[in-house]
Amino acid sequence: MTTGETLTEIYHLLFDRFGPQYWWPGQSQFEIITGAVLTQNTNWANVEKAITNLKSAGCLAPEKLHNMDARQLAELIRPAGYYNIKAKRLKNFLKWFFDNYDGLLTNLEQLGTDRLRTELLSIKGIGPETADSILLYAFDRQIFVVDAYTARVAARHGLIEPGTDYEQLQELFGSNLPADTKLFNEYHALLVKAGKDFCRPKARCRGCPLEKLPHCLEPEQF
DNA sequence: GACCAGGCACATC
DNA sequence: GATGTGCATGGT
Repeated sequence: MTTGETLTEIYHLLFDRFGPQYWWPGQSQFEIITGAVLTQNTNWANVEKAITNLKSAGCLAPEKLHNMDARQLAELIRPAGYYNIKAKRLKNFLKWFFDNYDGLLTNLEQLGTDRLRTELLSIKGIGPETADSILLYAFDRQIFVVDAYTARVAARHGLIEPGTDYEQLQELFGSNLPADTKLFNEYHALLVKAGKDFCRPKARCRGCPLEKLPHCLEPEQF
């Protein structure tokens, strides 16, 4: 089996079990961007509470957050955890957004994917996963999003060595799968779902749809 | 009460 | 260049 065939097999096993995940769970581009920062190392349920707070306060809009006091923003996003640092990170994004692009998403849409990615990564608080989530889910760009679950699943199935870095992992999926934004969208969401339900740290994978695949290694190694 | 969650920047060796 | 640490709430 080629790597591409294995990755495709994994996708189908996950999709057949879990079905479409309908990501990103946000109603607007800006909500997706905000959620991408808030969900850093954080359970999505907590992020939803923070987003609900922002909506209730009528603040889930670029100009509102840009003009808001950082302390006040921190208070609203408190349920998402790391609220001081995340308030700062959102402010960093907004400063870049307004200084360079007038706070208009249509201006970001004009940028090429590589350029947009590079610029997002230059913002303090936006790392590879956050940038790529924004690119794929807010801007519909053909970028495979890698996260801790992706690494864990890939490692347990012998697709990578433990310690493989973000770029290599992204290359693995990005260059061995059909170039299809919709597939990338669903695949990442399915990996998160499988990770949450089965492929947990120090846990066995009993009942996992990938259980029958070869090379499913002992979880304590990862 | 321990462990985990859809990371990232920064310090230190 | 690798490894360790702070950031913090809320569910299991």
